[in-house]
Amino acid sequence: MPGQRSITEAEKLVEEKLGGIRVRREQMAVVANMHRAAAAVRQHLENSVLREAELTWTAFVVLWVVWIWGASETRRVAEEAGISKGTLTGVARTLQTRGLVRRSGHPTDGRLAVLSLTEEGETLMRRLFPEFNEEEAWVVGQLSDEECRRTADVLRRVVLQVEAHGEERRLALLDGAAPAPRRSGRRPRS
Amino acid sequence: MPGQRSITEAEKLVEEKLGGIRVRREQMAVVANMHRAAAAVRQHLENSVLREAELTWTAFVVLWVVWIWGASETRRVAEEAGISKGTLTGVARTLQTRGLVRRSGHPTDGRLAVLSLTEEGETLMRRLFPEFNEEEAWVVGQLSDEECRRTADVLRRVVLQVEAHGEERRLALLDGAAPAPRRSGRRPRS
DNA sequence: GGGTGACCGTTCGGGACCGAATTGTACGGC
DNA sequence: GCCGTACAATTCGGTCCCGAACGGTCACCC
Repeated sequence: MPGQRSITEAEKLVEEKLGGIRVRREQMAVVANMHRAAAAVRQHLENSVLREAELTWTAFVVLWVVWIWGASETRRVAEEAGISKGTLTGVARTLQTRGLVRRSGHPTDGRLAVLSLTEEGETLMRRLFPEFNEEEAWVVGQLSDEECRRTADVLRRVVLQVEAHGEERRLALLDGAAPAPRRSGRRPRS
Repeated sequence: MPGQRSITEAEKLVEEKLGGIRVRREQMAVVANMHRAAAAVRQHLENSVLREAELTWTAFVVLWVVWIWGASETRRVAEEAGISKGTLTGVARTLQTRGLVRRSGHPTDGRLAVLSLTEEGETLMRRLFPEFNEEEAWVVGQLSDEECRRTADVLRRVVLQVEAHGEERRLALLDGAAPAPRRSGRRPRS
């Protein structure tokens, strides 16, 4: 995806299209670039460091979470990894069959399941993470440490905004109307 | 996904885990936050503005590209939208059956296919984009215009780095070895 | 002890997504 | 005209991903 330059070009075209309606250029550019960058980085890492280990991005993130935080309830892992519980079930199963992760029931609370790394998983992460981190450093290689800090901070504020007020905002936008059903997914039994 | 705070915490845990090996903290934080932010924003928009229009994020991006750039070859649309040609085929078909997009063959080159908006698609975008843009502005509402500009610029440089030198970098990392096959996807006929 | 919620993980429907294989058109050289 | 290469879009296998529905467990109350 080139057309990086195109974002500025696009703004003009949008304004033409809308005939005078104000476009929030800067805001549009941040959001667009955020997604381009995230996708590019993810793809690069999947096709380099993660490929040799036969891991997808998500699988790696899950491993990483369990590695860093130690044995954790699946609910927490999903939250921390930024995926839904349902997705985690599948990913965890894959990792389990590959012998990288262990799934055990909680001793006292029968509802909970706990994930932890196997010895093999531990070894893999010890080897893989430095490579991964090295590559993270490479993709942002054009930025100074200070720029990294500032950018990380800015992005954090975006996340906070959405997480803290997103729900409320969505309700306000609906203005009492029933939320439209999702287009895909399991249908009501009715 | 909370645990925003956890990123800084995580850095310490990582260093413990690795026992002295240097971790590029700032770089790690940028990459992590980039993905968190992108996911959060995407989800918010899919569950608010896009939901009422029954569009997924990708479908909207494709519409947007065709809207702004006018009738375009599918190849260019895919590139501009940041998805593979294969994915576009499916998304375009969906949009076509919903009457928002038209697919026509190229007049002189029979290999090409061209996408353009229908009248209905045009109308939809004229109504939808301002709402979308408003919401983009909201998610980055905690940032000043200047911060938006700076961040957009920084992110653009990340994209450029990966796009300009990613291929080369991946080859260098392989160091002559055959690239591991992708884990999923169509198998060789053999 | 029999509700009755609240909460957890899993199942499952449907779309998104990549990328190799495939199919089809164009165009050069002969 | 015919072949081979180049390049277009589509097909398709396999995974990811969300979120509603589901089934199991817990905790609290009567």
